Amino acid sequence: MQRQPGDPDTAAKILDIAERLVQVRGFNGFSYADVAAELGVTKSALHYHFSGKAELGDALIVRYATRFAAALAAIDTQTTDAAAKLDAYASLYLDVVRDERMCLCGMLAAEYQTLPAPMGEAVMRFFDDNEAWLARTLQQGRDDATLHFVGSAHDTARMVISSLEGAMLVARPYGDIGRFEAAARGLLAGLTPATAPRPVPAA
Amino acid sequence: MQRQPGDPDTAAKILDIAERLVQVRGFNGFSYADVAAELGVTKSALHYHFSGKAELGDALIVRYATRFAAALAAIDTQTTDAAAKLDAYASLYLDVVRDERMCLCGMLAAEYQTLPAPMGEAVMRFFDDNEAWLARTLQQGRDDATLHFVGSAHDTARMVISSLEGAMLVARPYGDIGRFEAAARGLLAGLTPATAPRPVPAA
DNA sequence: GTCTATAGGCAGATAGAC
DNA sequence: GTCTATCTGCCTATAGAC
Repeated sequence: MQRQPGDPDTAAKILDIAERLVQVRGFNGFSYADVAAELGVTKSALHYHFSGKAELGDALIVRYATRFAAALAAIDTQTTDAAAKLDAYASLYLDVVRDERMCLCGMLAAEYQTLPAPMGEAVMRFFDDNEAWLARTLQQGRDDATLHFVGSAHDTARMVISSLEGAMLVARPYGDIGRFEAAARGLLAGLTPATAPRPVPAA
Repeated sequence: MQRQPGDPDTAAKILDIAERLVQVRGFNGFSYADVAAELGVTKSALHYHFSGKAELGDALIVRYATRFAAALAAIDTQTTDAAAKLDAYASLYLDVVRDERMCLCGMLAAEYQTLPAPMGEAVMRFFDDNEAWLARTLQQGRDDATLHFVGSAHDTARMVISSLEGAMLVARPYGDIGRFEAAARGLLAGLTPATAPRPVPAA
């Protein structure tokens, strides 16, 4: 599974390595030298595939967002129940946590002020796309009474995204998947009335 | 308000500048040169006050955590209602967002894998302290029926912390305080039954 | 496609004068 | 306490051979 000289998929391998490095160490926490050493090539070879770190960063976000969008489309294909869709959504995040990574765009959001402008804009588009999918799913669940939430579907979608991102962020230092799982469970429980009955205030 | 030569509070001014730089750009996104330039001294002067970047980082977290602990103690002094305490807690975060910063320890959590070990441990202590205070407050609120939540007070405390941290994280690229406020409102609404009545499932 | 070699800059850090 | 001067190392990036 090591790279062969002249490998036509070197670009993909570079992206694989760089993606993990950014998710673990941040965009400001890795270098071309790190990627080159791991791939077993020189830094110059990287410049052939990606002219600079900014372009590599762009490509990373594009590929990540595309893969994520495909996963959301797959959820829509395989699931009809809104609550089950939300579960599947959360488990996409769980997969990242299991890999001891942070969400690529969550990490980049922290570094936002130091990113090249195109990368920053791509990060926002990632969140916007997630928000749109979640808002549709939440609205569907409210329409058929399988989900319950106060306020707009879009605001609730934003809350879901930021809560999951925050749960990843804070769980990282502890290296504790359970911390993320508990937060995700609590979040989803708050959206599914049947699993979390709640007393009506006396008033 | 500029620094005078021989200023006895140079160390504090260094911490002020470095704190903001870390909150905005990250620990890996600023340098001694940045701090020195802003303060109007050379890098060498910084090394006199903090022997290295790791020690400066330690001092930053200690001061931040101390200040935060004092703010929590002040809330306990000024407020008795648990829901009001949670509001005050959230508004500590809001102050940070208003300043266009990320929580210091939230930012460092993202960079955790690249931090010197003592800094990483101090970041966890910060979250542990927050969790302990929140868990006490949540338990108090449940005991006197002013708050409602499912599961343990500690798990709920963790959810509050990670949701607020995540809301800051995701709001940053958009430069939109309203995004954070909406998320915080939604979070607190989920803990205060009176302000967010919810139908009991038919079952 | 990948290499060697190298440029130019900035990083964190130290020695020693004042 | 702060300076000048300097060190070493790593960073991103480029030129040009193979």
